[in-house]
Amino acid sequence: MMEKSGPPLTAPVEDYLKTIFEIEVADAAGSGRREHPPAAGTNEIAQALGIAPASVTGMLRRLAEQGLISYERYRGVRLSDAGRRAALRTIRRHRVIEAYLTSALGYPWDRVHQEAERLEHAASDELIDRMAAAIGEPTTDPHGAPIPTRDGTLDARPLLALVDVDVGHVVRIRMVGDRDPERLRYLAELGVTPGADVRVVARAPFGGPITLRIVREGSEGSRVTGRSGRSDRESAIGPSLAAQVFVESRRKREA
Amino acid sequence: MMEKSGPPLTAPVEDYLKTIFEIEVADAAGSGRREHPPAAGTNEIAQALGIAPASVTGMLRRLAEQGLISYERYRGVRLSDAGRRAALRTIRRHRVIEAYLTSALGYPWDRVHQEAERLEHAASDELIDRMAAAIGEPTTDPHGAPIPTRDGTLDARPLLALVDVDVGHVVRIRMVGDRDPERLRYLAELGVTPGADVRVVARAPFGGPITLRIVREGSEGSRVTGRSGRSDRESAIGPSLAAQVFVESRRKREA
DNA sequence: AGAAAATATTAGGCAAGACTAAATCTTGCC
DNA sequence: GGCAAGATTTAGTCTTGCCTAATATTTTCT
Ligand SMILES: [Mn+2]
Ligand SMILES: [Mn+2]
Ligand SMILES: [Mn+2]
Ligand SMILES: [Mn+2]
Repeated sequence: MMEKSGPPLTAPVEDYLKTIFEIEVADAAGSGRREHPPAAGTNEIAQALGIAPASVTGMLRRLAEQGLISYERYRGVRLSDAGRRAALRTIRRHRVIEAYLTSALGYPWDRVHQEAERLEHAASDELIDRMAAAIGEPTTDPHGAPIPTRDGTLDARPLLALVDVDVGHVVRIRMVGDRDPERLRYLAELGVTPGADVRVVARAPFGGPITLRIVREGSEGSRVTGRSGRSDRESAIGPSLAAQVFVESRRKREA
Repeated sequence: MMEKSGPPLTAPVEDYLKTIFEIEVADAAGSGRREHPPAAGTNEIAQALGIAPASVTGMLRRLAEQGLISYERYRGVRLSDAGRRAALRTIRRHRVIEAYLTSALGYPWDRVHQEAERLEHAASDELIDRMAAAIGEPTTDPHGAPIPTRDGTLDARPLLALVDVDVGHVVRIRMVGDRDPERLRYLAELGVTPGADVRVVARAPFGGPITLRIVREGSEGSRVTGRSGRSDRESAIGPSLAAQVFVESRRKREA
């Protein structure tokens, strides 16, 4: 067996697989424990990629033909093993590139994502490995997302959305969504960056703001604003933003 | 006026423009001084890109519609100003990437070309500028080819093919063709790398070999083989190889 | 259950790029 | 000056990806 590669995947195909993988991961995390493995829907994929649902249907047929997904009309899709491998490979590239751009070239963390979105399809495996080696084999990207290993293992530690943390708890920021540059600049401004510890000081009801205090500065992003040592300030963020910030519980302590 | 960019060019379009530019340069150099500006032929382009001539015709029509070339059926093409600007931009990207990969990531000079061939279409201007800055704004790529400036100026110093150097002359290696990895490895092996000085010791008639002595080591490529201090060795190379090695005359001295 | 809403697919097009086979220009040469 | 060789273009297809409009299926809600 061991049918390695076949023809190289096109950039759109890699982006589809990556997107499907990310939807599967998000669904699995959302539904507590996974039921049957979650399936990604056509609309979900279309929205994530910014293209029309009808276009997705066409691509899904092709992906199924190539054995990268399993596809049942009207039922959504699931990555095959080959598809998952390909997705993880692209995700590794993306994240290594992001890490390299910030570490080695001084790129601000709010602009690496769009750059990586294109480079991930053009860089060879050798280049990715050299980049990773040059910056000390990082295990996460600048936004805290784990980098898959060369052989396709992804650290899937379960994280908690900041919006779900109870008042009084101190948590460590682990990961923030990297899609929106403005959001990233704002979070860096607040000091909400991977590695920082924050205490949830208050939480207003009915979708109101969450008040945080930075207990310890993070690493990434502080370079972005140049500011530091303002760790004693409180800030309030809305729940939709807090839903995109993922944390690790440090000590269970009831509110 | 000042109609800046328009829609971004596709990777194939960038490669066509680059190829046409390189053909025009080679033709101009070949014909001593330029007559009327030289025109690139369909077959030439097809061969350089490794695609069928019929496919080239179709693309040339599209490039002409976009104002990137002037095209008269059966008569060959010439870059427009817009086309030349685009070509130089791509060439700058290509060469900066090659230089960065060797300087910053330890890439061997025989493998940077293929990597740059893909990355040149995916890197942003900002990334190219950061790369160039990170390695000290190099003026040539690892193979000695001049890097166009940000504003599209290219150092067009006339070079001489090593095959045309008379016996007895000492010349400095300036540039070698970068397409063939094997050839590059072989040249590095011989010490024929940019910056090296070589004396043409002998030249056999009827397309026979050219005997060289390395008078002074070059910089690039010596790292490739790790070897050095063997500058006292003579080597003989064939005329077709010597036609791909370009040099600068150091002192005019009759043979 | 049955209709409305949400999801998803089909139908029909288009543009970019590439190919092969079959014309058609241009040129060099006798 | 004409003709064969070489260069180039045309004709006719394909595949990939994407779009809109129309249709079909599934889910949800009364
Ligand atoms: Mn991408
Ligand atoms: Mn990221
Ligand atoms: Mn290229
Ligand atoms: Mn080069």
